[in-house]
Amino acid sequence: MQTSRAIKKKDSRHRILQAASKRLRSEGLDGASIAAVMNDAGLTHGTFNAHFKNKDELTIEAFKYSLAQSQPRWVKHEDRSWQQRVRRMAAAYLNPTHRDHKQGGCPIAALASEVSSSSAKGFRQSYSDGVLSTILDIAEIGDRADNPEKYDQSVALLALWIGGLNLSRNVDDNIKSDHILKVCNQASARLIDG
Amino acid sequence: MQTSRAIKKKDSRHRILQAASKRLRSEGLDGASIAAVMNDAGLTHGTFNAHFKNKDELTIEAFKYSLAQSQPRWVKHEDRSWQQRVRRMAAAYLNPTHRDHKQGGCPIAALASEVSSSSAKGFRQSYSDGVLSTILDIAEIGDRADNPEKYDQSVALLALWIGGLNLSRNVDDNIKSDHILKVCNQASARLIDG
DNA sequence: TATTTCGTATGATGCTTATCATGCGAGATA
DNA sequence: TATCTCGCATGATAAGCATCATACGAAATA
Repeated sequence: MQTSRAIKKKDSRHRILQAASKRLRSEGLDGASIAAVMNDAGLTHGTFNAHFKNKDELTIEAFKYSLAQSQPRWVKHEDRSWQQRVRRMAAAYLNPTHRDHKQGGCPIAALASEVSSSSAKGFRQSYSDGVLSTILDIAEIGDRADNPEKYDQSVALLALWIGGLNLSRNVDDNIKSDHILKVCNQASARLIDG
Repeated sequence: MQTSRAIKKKDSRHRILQAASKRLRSEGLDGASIAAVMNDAGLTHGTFNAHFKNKDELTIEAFKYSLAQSQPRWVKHEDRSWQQRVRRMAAAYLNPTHRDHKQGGCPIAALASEVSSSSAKGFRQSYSDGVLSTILDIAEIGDRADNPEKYDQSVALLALWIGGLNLSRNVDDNIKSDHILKVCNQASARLIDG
């Protein structure tokens, strides 16, 4: 049985995680300050430590939360050939909408260059786990040994997608930015078809 | 004519830029604090504003500096076929040494996911310029119109390289990290040969 | 109804940050 | 040699940060 207090606390924790996962992606590891996140969640800053041990713990939880939330938007599971399926995933990922909504998008891309300099040790581990499981999800296998060729293709695809999405986000010219997405889509198709 | 004072100041500025470019790449936009950079340069923090207007200006200058410094290490200009040349560039970029020396490596990769959330407006512009000129350098052309096909191939290659390098930096397993580099190298070759 | 529990607010702490004001002392100039 | 210039050090300031101590008040419990 849940007391109304326990429900309230769970709800608060959920709002904190949601706010943190947005700020984490849109403003990066240092941008997501506790005061800002708590304010987004409709609480005051001092209450933070009642919900999370410290900021590192929040970062890890918010990353996992955002990965679980965003992956279903582009990791499709359809009854088509693997080639066709992955082509559709590339289109969903390398997309102007995804590019323009960093705060709701893929956290692997959003934090790609910040992880290695993070002081939060547990976060590096969580990110690494997220990358490896995402590769397996793209390949639709449980382990590399199940299909090394697909695994390797999936690695290259994820690299291309993350790089392409970030490049398109950082180019100050809409036409050129759109073009980057288009070209990376085509390159994905070429990698898939071999 | 240069007075010894002017020489001293230029030398100090140079040391500040060098220290800043290293910290910028290894610790990111927020990690490169003025106090730390000035200390690396052998100066005290208060003198900073005598050399740069503010931190944004330093960030922009340090980015340009690091791009000019690191590009020659992997943008090769050789008397071979474009395919062979680019294959060698991929090998120089997607490389364990490059992966393990972020502070001296490519700043485009090192800051890939931080640019879009940067508050320094001029920095976004400099980064964007750096990306576009790097694409042209890879293609060995002066403008996309000179060879649209090579330009597009270069876009995809740069995306793959940046994504692959960052993935390999963030995976907590040396064997898997090395494997990512190898696979992206092979994917580069496939993109080049068409 | 009386007492305890606990989710949250308020406010304080100490640390780090960027920026700026002042003064010194070695080099430049006359 | 006497004066001036200016690169740098010292130190202050205010803002932002994570973390923690205390207190309130509503829900839970007896």
